[in-house]
Amino acid sequence: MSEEKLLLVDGSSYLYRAYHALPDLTSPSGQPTGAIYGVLTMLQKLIKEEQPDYLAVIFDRPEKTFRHELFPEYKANRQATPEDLISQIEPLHKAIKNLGLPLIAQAGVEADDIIGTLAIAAEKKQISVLIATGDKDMAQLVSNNICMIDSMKEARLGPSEVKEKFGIGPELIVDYLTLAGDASDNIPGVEKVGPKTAIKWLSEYGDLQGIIDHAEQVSGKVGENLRASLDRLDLYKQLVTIDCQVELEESLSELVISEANDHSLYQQFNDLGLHGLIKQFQITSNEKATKREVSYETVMTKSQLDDLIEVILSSDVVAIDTETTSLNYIDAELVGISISTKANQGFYIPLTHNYEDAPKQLDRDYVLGKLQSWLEDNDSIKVGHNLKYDRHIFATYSISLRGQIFDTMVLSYVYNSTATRHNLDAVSKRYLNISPTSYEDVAGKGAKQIPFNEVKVEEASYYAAEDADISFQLYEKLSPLVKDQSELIDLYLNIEQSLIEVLGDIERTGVLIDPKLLDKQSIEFNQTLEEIEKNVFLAAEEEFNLSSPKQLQQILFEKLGLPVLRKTPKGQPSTSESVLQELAVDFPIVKDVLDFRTISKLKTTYTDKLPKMINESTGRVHTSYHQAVTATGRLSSSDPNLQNIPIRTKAGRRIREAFIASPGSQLLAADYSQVELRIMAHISKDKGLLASFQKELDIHSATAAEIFSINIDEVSNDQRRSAKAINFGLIYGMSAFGLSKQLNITRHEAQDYIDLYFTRYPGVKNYMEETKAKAREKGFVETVFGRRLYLPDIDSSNYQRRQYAERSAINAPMQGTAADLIKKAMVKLHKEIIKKSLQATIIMQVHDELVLEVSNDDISEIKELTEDVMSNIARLDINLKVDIGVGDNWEQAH
DNA sequence: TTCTCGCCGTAC
DNA sequence: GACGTACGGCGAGAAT
Repeated sequence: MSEEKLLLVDGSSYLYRAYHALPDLTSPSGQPTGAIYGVLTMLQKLIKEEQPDYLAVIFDRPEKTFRHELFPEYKANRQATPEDLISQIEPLHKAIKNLGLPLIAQAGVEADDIIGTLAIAAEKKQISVLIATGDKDMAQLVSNNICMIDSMKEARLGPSEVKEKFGIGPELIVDYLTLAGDASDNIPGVEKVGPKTAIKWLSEYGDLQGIIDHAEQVSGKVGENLRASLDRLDLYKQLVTIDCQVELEESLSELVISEANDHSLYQQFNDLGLHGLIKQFQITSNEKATKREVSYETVMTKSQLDDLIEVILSSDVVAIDTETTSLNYIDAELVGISISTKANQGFYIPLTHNYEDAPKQLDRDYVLGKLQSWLEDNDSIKVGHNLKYDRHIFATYSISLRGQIFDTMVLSYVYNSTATRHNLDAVSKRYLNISPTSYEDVAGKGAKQIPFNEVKVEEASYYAAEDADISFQLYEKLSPLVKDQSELIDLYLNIEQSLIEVLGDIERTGVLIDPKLLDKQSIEFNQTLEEIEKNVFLAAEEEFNLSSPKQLQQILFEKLGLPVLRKTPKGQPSTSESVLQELAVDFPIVKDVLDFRTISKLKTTYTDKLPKMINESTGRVHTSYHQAVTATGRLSSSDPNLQNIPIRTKAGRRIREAFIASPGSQLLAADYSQVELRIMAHISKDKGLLASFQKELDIHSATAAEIFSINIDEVSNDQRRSAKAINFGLIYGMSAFGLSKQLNITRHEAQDYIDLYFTRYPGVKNYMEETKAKAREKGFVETVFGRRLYLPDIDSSNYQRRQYAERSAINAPMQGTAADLIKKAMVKLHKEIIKKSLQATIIMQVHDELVLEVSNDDISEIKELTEDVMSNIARLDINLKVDIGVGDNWEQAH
């Protein structure tokens, strides 16, 4: 047989299957899309798995065929195709064509006959054929070179499988159908003869002709029926036989996959709201959009500025963007302002461009003065991309950016957090198919990069006006998408929009850090590191870089011959913490390596780094909180990351002693106790779990008491530890494998624990199943407050990816709800502090913890307020318990 | 010299 | 066969 392979996909069969199997997805404009999504997903999977050389996707056309002429009742029993299926056919065809897949739909010819004709033609050319269909009638085509595959059942049928499945070989399928009939096509066959009788007769008399020849010998009522049908059997046979001789417009050699039209696909999937497919098919819309007609104006004179202000004041929605000298929001100085009030239009007001022969620009303070009342106006709608940054810039000039803030970065995030990035470039490509001029294009990159104020005004003008313009267009595109989903717009308006301001204030306030203390710790760490290094080098009989996993691996496993316990994904012997822990028992040198790692991490990442992050002008550390990064709704923090400051080890906690309050103030730390487990109790409504929280029991002990069937006061440390591992594992969608690793027990024992847990907490088990089912059904899971996480991989054919998606489905609603809660609390607390004119500011958020810097005078009031706001931020089926501490430093406040 | 990737480790 | 979400330092090799 030839190496070549032809894949024939029965598109109509797939379409019906997908239509019935998949949920009623609809695009933002109301177009049903479930079947489109389903067919395309199945197609992709099939092509990926089969890698065919030739391919065709074949569809029926509604026209009558020769079979209707032969037999007026043919398919007469078929119900009318549902409207919401019909409406998906055209877009599906378009998408298939755009994917570069040959599509055949010929008037007056049924898909079956096209498939048969192509299959036989290919077989003659020694090409092996695979027919993807759910239609069992196709089995008649199967031969040594023609196989069938049913995508849903993943079963591949060759001649022997057909025999096994139907009890007869492919050559008898036609005879079989003739006798038994085909209900779906309204072909009656012999009355009272079904699969059983047909096969019995066929095995008795060899084939249809044999049966006809021996019709007289068949006894009973069925025998009578057979004899009565004899004159119609020929017709039935003609009807059920696939015609392999139809005239086709396409020749086999044309049936190759051609290049996809990414641009068009992108547009289409986008309009259909099938963002999962964009990712799935890895569609990049990086084609430069056709040159847009834009009108950008550079504002150089006072009268131009006055005109612009009139435009601004008469517009309902105004997009704004600032250009500055630095990404650091504290140090950045304003270079120019851009404005857009209409798609493809924009203005740039250059202010402080500074290079040889730079044109004279309007005075910065003059312009700011003119714009101030609008910028600070509470009612106007202001659009921008990452306005938190622009807010900082205006704050530098004592202007408070206010109003109805529609941040297109945050809108994009609320609409679909799964999309990897939400920067202007990515979002513009995704939703507008516009590739904006990049910052590098105007300012250069790497060593050659110049600050923006040295960029020529003309170049800067286009770049800057374009950013405002694109942000404006993004608002026009994204806000309807978000507003269409009431839960999403609520989420935006009630949580994220207000949070922009709160985060800005937190960042701007910054955190006071004691550099002397950290320097001292660095010196101490350094001494210890040197000592350890000396020891290890002695044992290894050579010097090497202890921080290099590669060199370490060479020394430990090659030179010293230690056993390799585990390998990294790339096949290298792992030197990870857990491996070294195990080795340390027998090899003391490994203990030194572990100590080195720990201390080295603390030194380089924290005690060395944090002092360098102190801003010179404010004397404090200003992190950046990112509102549009994580898939689940959490914030993230960087430069520096203040959300992973050590706490677990004693040495690590000392770093927190360097987080201090300014004189006359103290730090207050308030954290939600067991918030994710509480949310699990709320969502799952598990009676046992709810009761434990109701009684405010130690949750890990309570869990231990349940699974070991003992009283809570009899729980040993070890049992509590096990229960704790289970509780944490549950939140993360743990497997028995993971738990066994964690607790150092066998997988079997771990499975026993998990089973026991689910018996005691059936509601939790139920939740896990339901959330996975929901993810499969809807394609996303959501938090209590409607934040969504899309999980396209939930149906992946790849086991690992699917498992991963299932774990996310379990984890995301809990992690995400926790994130929603603390965000709401931050907004409320921030507001209350201002309203009550208290001397306190939020300075950090660490997922379930808020840290405030509070004047000594207001401590008791703030303590009470914080507790009240955080624990009462939402009414759930459990109480939200808040632990609060106060101290001179972060460590003490815990 | 700068960038990217793999590995590892910190937090919740 | 790694239990969810992040950020970031380091080494090593590639790109410049």
